[in-house]
Amino acid sequence: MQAQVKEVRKQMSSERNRVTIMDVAKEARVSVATVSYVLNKDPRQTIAEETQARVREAARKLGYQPSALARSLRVGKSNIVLVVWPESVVEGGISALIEQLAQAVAKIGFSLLWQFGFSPEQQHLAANLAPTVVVGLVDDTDKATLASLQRFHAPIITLANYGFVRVGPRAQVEYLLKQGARPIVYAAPEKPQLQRLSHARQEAVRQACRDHGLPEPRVITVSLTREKARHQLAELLAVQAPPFAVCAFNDDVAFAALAALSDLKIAVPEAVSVIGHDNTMIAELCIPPLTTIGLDNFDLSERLIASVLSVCQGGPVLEIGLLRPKVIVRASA
Amino acid sequence: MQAQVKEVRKQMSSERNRVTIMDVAKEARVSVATVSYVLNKDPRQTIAEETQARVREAARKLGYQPSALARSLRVGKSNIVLVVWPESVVEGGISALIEQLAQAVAKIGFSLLWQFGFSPEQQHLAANLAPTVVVGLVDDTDKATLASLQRFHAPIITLANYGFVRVGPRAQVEYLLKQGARPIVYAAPEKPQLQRLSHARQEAVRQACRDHGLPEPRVITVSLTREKARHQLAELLAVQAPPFAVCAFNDDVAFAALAALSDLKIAVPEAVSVIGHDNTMIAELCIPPLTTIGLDNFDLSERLIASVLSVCQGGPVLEIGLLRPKVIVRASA
DNA sequence: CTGAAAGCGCTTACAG
DNA sequence: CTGAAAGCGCTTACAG
Repeated sequence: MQAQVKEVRKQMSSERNRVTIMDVAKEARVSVATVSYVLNKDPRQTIAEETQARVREAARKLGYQPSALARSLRVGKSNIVLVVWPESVVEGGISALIEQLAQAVAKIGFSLLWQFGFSPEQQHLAANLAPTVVVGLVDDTDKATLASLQRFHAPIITLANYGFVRVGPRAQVEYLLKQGARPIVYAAPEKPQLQRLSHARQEAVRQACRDHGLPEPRVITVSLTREKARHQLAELLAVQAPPFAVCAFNDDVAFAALAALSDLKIAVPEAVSVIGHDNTMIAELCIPPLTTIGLDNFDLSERLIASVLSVCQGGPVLEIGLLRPKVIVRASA
Repeated sequence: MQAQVKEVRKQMSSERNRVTIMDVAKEARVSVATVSYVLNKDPRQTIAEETQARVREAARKLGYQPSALARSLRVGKSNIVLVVWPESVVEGGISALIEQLAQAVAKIGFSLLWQFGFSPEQQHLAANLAPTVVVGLVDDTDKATLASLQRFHAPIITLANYGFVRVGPRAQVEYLLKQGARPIVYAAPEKPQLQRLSHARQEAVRQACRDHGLPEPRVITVSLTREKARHQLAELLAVQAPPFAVCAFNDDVAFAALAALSDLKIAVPEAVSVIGHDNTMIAELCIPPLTTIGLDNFDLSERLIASVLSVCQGGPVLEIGLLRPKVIVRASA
């Protein structure tokens, strides 16, 4: 009777007819345990070749797909790699990382869960999926997020302690200095989500200036819109006579500055030099080509991925190592 | 004895001390059912105010976080929105969509799972997480993926049937035609992952040319590297004398073409006109500013999100509606 | 070599 | 108004 009701319900909601391990067991005329053993290739069991074949055939025939949910619940963790990206804005170097990480993780049978943004309410959602490892794309300066990450019941890989924010801006300043001691202007982005990171880089620029006996850098915001950027640069030029150097938050901001300076007929780098950060595709293609900082993103991705794979396979969290900034010299500075 | 072993194991692996609903029940001195009822605000139950307070206090005190895994297993589906992005390359318009979707979905307590790439082996992984809805960022031309998507036991939202690939290229050709009947060259990207989409757009360009009685368009590949792009454009110029028009796969490719033409001292748009596709930030900032196609990406995101929210809350899949391409006229064509 | 059974942490009809 | 119990689909010690 009970069973009958259930049968009826099954037929009503068409999606309910999921093939379970029990169906396979019944079809292959073995126990569910045996099915689990052969499908998972449990090395501690020795199952007759003939039985194995029968199980596999049944699974294939029924189109059996094990439930990741049930498996994870039983085992205590899921085959999920959770990536937390609090800035919640996909820009610059992150794009390449996304692609590479996705491929690597899929190869070992794990799923990639991205958490963009990290408000308190969002934090526990993904955490409750019991990820095997969480990758926090977070640097030293975001203490709050770093602290939250500690609450996950999983190994954590972060970008802290590798000089992620500090090392690039310093390289910008030192290159600029080497080219001649112009006043330095830090160009910040407009996007609200980037402000925290920008402030950290700005602080690093300020510190580098101080270390080299340079005056306090002026700070402006440069929008990624041509007209706005032009106004912003024009305002700057009203209070800061060339020659000076623009030290940009990233290549996008530098690109906007370049466009504005072109509109204002200011010669780059003769009157104003511009240096970017990230060495994205834009840097090479803009006019004039942009001098910028490459953070060895490829290396970073590789090491990050190596660490993720290590943890997924039961190993330790690997050290990323200090990031080595490289100045990519082109025409703009 | 059994229990003792378990206790020991608990202490050994520090992560094991997860607070469960049973702990909360014990602390609040009620049954687990009651805990579930008050924490989920089950409207069919009327629990004494005083009991509720006790339960909530216990949950707070113990830092209880319900297991999404167990909940999903029991209920039959998880609070996961799965986004399948087979091209596996984050470019152009997708970035904004990522951010907006993430915020909207988090707001209703769901998690966003991204699946970049969609090889057969990758397909079932995420599917087994029993997502509530799967968003396939897939257009009409990718029949294979579209078919695979049907196998998910969940409502599916795709980009098929909205003219996603067809409508943009046609607008490019028609604008170019309006500016004067120059020969048209289709500029394809180099990235392997973009080839399928590029072929679809190329085909749409060809079809549009045919419909308007224009000759078959020539096709070249343009790399996102300055030197390569220069060589590629130089080769083109050897066989195709200006004036002609470059109809680019997207703004990135157009940007590279612009850089190459600048190096080759070819006047844009006098000798060669260039039109992009996507209206990304680059278009407005390059030199000369790029004429391009805006696909109303914001609208698209909004409608996609509305549809996702609808399904998550038990409603139907919403129609996205035909995409309206807009020509954003700037200086390059 | 194979199977019966416990249990992962929840939700929800059902009984009281 | 509250609780005991079944069951979601697995894995894995344990017994045979």
